[in-house]
Amino acid sequence: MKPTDSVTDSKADSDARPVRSRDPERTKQDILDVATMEFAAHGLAGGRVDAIAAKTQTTKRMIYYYFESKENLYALVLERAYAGIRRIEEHMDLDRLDPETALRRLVEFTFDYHDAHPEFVRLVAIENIHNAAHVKASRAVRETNRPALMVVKNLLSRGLQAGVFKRNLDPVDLHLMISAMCYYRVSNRQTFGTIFECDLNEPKLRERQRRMITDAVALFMMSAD
Amino acid sequence: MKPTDSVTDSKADSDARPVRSRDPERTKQDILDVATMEFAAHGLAGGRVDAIAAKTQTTKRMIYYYFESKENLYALVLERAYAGIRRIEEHMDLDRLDPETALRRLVEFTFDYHDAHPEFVRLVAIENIHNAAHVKASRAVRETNRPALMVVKNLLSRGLQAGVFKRNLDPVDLHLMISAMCYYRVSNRQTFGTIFECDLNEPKLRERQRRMITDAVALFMMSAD
Amino acid sequence: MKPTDSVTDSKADSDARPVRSRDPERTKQDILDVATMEFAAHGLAGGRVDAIAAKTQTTKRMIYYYFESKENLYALVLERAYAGIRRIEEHMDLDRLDPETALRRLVEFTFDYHDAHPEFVRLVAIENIHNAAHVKASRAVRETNRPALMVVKNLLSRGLQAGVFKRNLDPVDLHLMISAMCYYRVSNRQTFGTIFECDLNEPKLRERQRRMITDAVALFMMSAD
Amino acid sequence: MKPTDSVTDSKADSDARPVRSRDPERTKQDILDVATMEFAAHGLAGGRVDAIAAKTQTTKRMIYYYFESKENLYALVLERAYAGIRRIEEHMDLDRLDPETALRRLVEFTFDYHDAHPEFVRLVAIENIHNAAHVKASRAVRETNRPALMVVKNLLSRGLQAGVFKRNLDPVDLHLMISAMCYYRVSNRQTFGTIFECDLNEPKLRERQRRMITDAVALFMMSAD
DNA sequence: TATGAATGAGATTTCATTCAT
DNA sequence: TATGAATGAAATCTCATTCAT
Repeated sequence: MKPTDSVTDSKADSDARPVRSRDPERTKQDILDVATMEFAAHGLAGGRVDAIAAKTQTTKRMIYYYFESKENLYALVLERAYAGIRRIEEHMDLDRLDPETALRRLVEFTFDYHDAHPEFVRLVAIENIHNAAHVKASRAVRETNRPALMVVKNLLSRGLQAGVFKRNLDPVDLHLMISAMCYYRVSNRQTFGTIFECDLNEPKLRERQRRMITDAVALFMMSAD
Repeated sequence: MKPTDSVTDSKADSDARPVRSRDPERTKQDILDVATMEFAAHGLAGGRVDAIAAKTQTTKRMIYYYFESKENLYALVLERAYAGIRRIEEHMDLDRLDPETALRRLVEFTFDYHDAHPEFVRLVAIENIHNAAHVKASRAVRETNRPALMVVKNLLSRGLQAGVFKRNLDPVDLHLMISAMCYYRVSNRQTFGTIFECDLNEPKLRERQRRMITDAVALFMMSAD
Repeated sequence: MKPTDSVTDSKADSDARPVRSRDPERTKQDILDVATMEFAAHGLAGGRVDAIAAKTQTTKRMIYYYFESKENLYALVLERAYAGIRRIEEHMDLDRLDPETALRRLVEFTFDYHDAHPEFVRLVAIENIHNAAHVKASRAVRETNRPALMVVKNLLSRGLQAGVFKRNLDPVDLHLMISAMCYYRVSNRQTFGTIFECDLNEPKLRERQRRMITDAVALFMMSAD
Repeated sequence: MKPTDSVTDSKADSDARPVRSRDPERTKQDILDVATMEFAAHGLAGGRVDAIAAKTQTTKRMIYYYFESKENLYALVLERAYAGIRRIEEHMDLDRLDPETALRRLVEFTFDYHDAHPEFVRLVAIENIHNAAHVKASRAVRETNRPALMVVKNLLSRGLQAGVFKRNLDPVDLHLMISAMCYYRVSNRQTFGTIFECDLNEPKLRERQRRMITDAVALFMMSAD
């Protein structure tokens, strides 16, 4: 029932924003950026191609021109998101630190990355709703992430050899333990915060939990069964 | 685009099954059961009222008759899902156990419940994608869950008083630690399993991780800073 | 899973209000009263049987029991509305007044009745949108109203014979002139008031226009061509 | 743009006429034309988007593409209808005529416009059923119509100054008097005609009433209290 | 390479009405 | 006579995608 002054005014879906960026690569990145936020915000089914187009410097038609389908765009968004965390992970240089410090550093990095990138957490959650169909289909995602386990594996064997770590865990288990706690805080921030009436974003709480998680993991690795 | 894992998609547009159950309560429960699976499988936006009707002994019209809107149906599905875990949680009788055993029991219960109820985990994940809008709107959900924190709180103070627990944690933190690990295994089973090429459902792995999580939590509580 | 409190709650259209009035005539009148307001407020297409049921002391089923269909209910509402104005019109006793006074009285009565019964005005407007289909089909409405013209006709011939009225108008024309001005003020109150930023309901304006209309009609009848 | 009383309803569900006019402006106007007749014929609630599509060279989908919602389409139809009468009103050039002639011209124009545009009359009637909600929301409608009062106001003061008009009426009252009689004949043609068994459309009656209304207004203005 | 206009298919929701007792 | 439960049919609206240039 909006006022609508003149008769011929109409929105006509979204489309219509000339621009002509003349820089295909920039345009693609622009679309991927916007799509990342849209899908992270509303999921794959809930994300709107129209909404992405509206927030982009291009038109809806261009999205199809460059990405062919909504689902393909989503798949690329997901790939980029996974690439982000690994790119940084690679530069942690844990090898130069003693095992305990390295482990603590790894936990802290994991914590900080999830905390700083809720959109990554949401995309992973969304992908799981879709039974990881796109991860399964994307060799890129799988190959990007595999090395992460190597980091843990190397750290583990270094710590065991040095006698600092007392548990011969499967790297998968250690990785899961660390990821779980760092991920959950962000993925379930809304329901957890609402139900237990707390703001998991609050700096004090954040620090307290960062410490707790780091301590818990370190303690676990360094105590015998 | 729907994942549709192993769904026996019979007919597309539903509406065609006279039946006349004449048992409103059964009909409602039937709809809620089916809707739980549909929303858990595809999310709120991705879930189809048509699909729910098709798998129900009623018609699409009845869904609106009883539940008024897709979103309201989803909200009730969510309420029921939350009610499920708490109803069982209430009967754990941790008070009759010594603090360490009680803590271990609590972790194991949490682990088992999440493991046995992946649809609950998915619904919570979905609700977080929606920024907990329906949890925020539902006094029922909030009130159903609040007691869960009491369980943890009581256990904590009992353990501290007995000198068994060495850390004066905020109940929120302990609850988060336990939930995180039990939840993540299920919520991220698909991406985690695909990327690291393992099946988190496999009984051996399941047991190993159940043990690890229980030990980690118990150890953490029973060691001093 | 027993019926959890909040889960089973639902509105289920409207229906459901026991009552059992045990006075069919009263129930019918109740329904007609409520239906009058509903149809006057929203039109025939826009009026909701559900809404009528909700505001009545009966259920939706009773409406069909007594009136058979929405359209039939509307037709009876219309008949009653027309009966209302004529019932009063009959008791004006214009014959006992001199022609000018009688004419002024007739205009004032017409003005007051429309002013006091906007729902009647709205129902007539609605019926015209439907091309008077129900008036055409209802002998009752036609017969109820025909006498109104007689009143005007008698008044006219009396005035002419007395030499007070100078125009030998067709009664239809005089009736139309009077009705038009009294009706329009009410029928178009909303658009007219909005566009010209005035409140046709305001007592001062009301009185001024009542006077103007009465004067204009009287003047017209009492001046020669 | 004839009233189109009995519509030759062709097909029910529309959607089936590829066409591809490739002239958006023409398409929009086409839709607005057809929608004008549909809403005038059946009201906002009674008007069917399907019916509009069926009579248009486009599909139902295009209506939503250009107009976003049924209600918005209705609002634009209403705007256009109001714009129509004012566009002509502006070109009457009453200023070049002496006050009496100008007043008679104004009444005659108003009479003729309503007579020629029953769909406009019906739309205004419908809008009043909706409590002028769309007029209130549309600045365009309000601004299109405001000048109409100026025409009356200027004429009034010119007539008074010249000593031709003897009554210092509020322009609103004069405007109402004229509009009322011209509008009612058309708005209530169906009920009035049915009840009093006359055809207000018949040329003779039409002329007689046109004359009567013009005379009555002129007489009223030119006689002293 | 680029794009404004268009659209098929199907989604949710509404509403008068009837069933079964 | 009376009624709670159910429903068919059709309405409005949405959305990813393609056409035509």
